[in-house]
Amino acid sequence: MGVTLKDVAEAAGVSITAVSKVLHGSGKSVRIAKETETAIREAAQRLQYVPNSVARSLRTSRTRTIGLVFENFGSLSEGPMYYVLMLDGVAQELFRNHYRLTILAEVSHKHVGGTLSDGRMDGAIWCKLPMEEDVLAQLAHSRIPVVALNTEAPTHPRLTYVSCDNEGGARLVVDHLSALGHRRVLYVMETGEDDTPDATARLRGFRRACQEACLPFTEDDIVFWNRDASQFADWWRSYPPHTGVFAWNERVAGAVLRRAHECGVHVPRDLSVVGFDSTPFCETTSPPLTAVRQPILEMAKHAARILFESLDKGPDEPRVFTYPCTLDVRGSTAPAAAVRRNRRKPVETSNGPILDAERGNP
Amino acid sequence: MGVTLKDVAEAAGVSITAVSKVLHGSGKSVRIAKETETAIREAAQRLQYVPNSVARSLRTSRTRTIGLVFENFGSLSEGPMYYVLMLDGVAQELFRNHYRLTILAEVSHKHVGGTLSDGRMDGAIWCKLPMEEDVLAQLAHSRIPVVALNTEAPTHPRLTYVSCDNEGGARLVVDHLSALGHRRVLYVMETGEDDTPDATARLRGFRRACQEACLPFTEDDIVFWNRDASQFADWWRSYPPHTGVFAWNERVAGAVLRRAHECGVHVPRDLSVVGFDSTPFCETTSPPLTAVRQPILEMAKHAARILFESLDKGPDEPRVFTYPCTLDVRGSTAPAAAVRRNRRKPVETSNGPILDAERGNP
DNA sequence: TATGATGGATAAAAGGTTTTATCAACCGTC
DNA sequence: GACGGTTGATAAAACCTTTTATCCATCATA
Repeated sequence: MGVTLKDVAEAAGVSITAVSKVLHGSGKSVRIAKETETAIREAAQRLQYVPNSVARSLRTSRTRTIGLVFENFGSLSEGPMYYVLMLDGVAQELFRNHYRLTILAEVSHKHVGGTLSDGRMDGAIWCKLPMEEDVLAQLAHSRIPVVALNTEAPTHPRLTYVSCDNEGGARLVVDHLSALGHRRVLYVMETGEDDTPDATARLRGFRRACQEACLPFTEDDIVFWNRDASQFADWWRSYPPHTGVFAWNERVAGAVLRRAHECGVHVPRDLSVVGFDSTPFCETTSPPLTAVRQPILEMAKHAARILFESLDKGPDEPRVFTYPCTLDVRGSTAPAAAVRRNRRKPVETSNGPILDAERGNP
Repeated sequence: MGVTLKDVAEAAGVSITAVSKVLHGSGKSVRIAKETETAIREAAQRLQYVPNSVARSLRTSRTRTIGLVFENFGSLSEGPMYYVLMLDGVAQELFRNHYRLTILAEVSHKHVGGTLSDGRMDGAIWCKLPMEEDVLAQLAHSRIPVVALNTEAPTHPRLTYVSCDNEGGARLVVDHLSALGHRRVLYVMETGEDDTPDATARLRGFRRACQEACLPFTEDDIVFWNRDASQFADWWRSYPPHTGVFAWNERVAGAVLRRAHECGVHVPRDLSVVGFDSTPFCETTSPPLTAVRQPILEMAKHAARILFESLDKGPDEPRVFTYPCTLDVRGSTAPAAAVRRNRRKPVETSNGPILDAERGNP
């Protein structure tokens, strides 16, 4: 169907080799006269020749394509925003270097090796690497280089990791809140995520920092967020006087803000809220959300660059890059005032000045 | 480097043909005995054979890959959320059918034909198709099927479109607001987007619906959103008494909400706000945003399905699918009350009950 | 004993490109 | 006149798979 080198060669009255040389360079022992070259170019132009990159890839075993592996892409638009940011960062860097991006989702753990080594990609970036031992082994011996993005690094396998210092990030939160005078902080976790390496690192950091700052923190201060609207009200009514909340991710933090608002609990006057993952989303809440920033865009780009290097100069020693987190202080945190202690008021009906949003009646 | 059919064939002591037949079926005149088959399977297993899909694609000229073209992917994480939703919908449908997805960004308009026809993809979905005549011509004669997603359809070119009824969507907004008693509505546009077919369709719908509902609407009621914090305050101070705002997209709507909040303007008591594109984002604002919903996830999936059909049964007649919009009424709209007329109060310092979020002091 | 069907397997072409090795011709030099 | 260097160009292999055409037995039927 398509126009091939052969067609162009015939049209120009030369060999395939000549056309290949003129149009795509390389081939050191092949020399072409100026006139022949222009004739070839003219013919290619006239026939609208488009090189078949599949054939080229077969020959060169290079596709100039990088695969991005998402453990659960299914919910890209519903998940926390940093999934989008990772994709964004990786894509930006790839495109800048004229690489193509293909997305792999729900890669079977049994056939990881196969999927990655079928020749379609030159390398892969794996977001949120799973922990299964055999998967890691497959990856470590994969025929293409693989970089783990945004996964706390296990120590043993021979892979390169780009992640952030989750433990340090959690510490920032404690430091910030305790500097503002908060003593009791609720840690809001998400079901199903609590055994990922990232989550455990954050919780670990939080625990230790509390200990060092002499803040009381027990198992009871960890709650699991369900999507139930009443949860916040229940908690607010029945819990000891926490004045701070640390939400393990941005989406949960947003939910806390909204529920607080609906219950007439004023943030940050009555309650300070901090989230993990300072994303554009945090700018859109009201009040804007104080949150731990992992430089995710930078990390994603870095992961891509590591791959480029591996592909250019052969595989490097596996390394672990850990980016420090910072804290973006916004409007959702404020000093703990003594006045907050007398906060046991009815919460069933919002007595705040803002209407219950769901009802929307004046 | 990799293990090939040839290696397996040698290991099993049979021909390449036999291995190919056993491992990948097809080839009608090839028959294999049970014992031979098991021997082959065993050898393949032992050698960890992974079929080279590039070679296969070259032979079959099928890649089982669909390209998704984004005009400006550069800002995926900053742009309105429906870009993510489109990606999500397309991806879901592709993966469900075991297609691969590759993302193309900033495709050169000069070489559209080439990029799409280099054999890497079986088909493409183009989000926000540009209007240039020559680009459309190239696409219409492309060697692979192309579907335009979320682009108001020009009438002439021979392409298949999946889009929504932008004009009708805008009408819904007018109907809703006028039913609530609003008379003056501000249309908030975004610079640089105002000459896209979608934008003009929305504005057209809005204009006509106002006319039919006998609402006054002039050119002065169209403002362009800049990212300046003072814009809302300026507008609120100097404009005639609008009681409604229609923001051309979700992100702008969110910004309006925030600015209103900061200026102590209460939504929906003082002002009703409606956005275009009802996305998960609209659930997270406070109050939650009333917005026009285009069934974007459904549309994206449909676009993918159209491609599948083209690929299976040969090209179809080009068609135009237009999805109706609906209105998701949330908390940001409320009846226009007479009390609002006396609203000329100072706005420089927020006198609302909520603290200025940026300062965050109690 | 032909004839024909069937089961089991293979050779070889095709798909489009890259790249090495080879070749022909020409010019200049010793 | 033999040799060497340079320019211009090509043939052909290799990359790995799919698929058709072909082949050889074997066995049943007429």
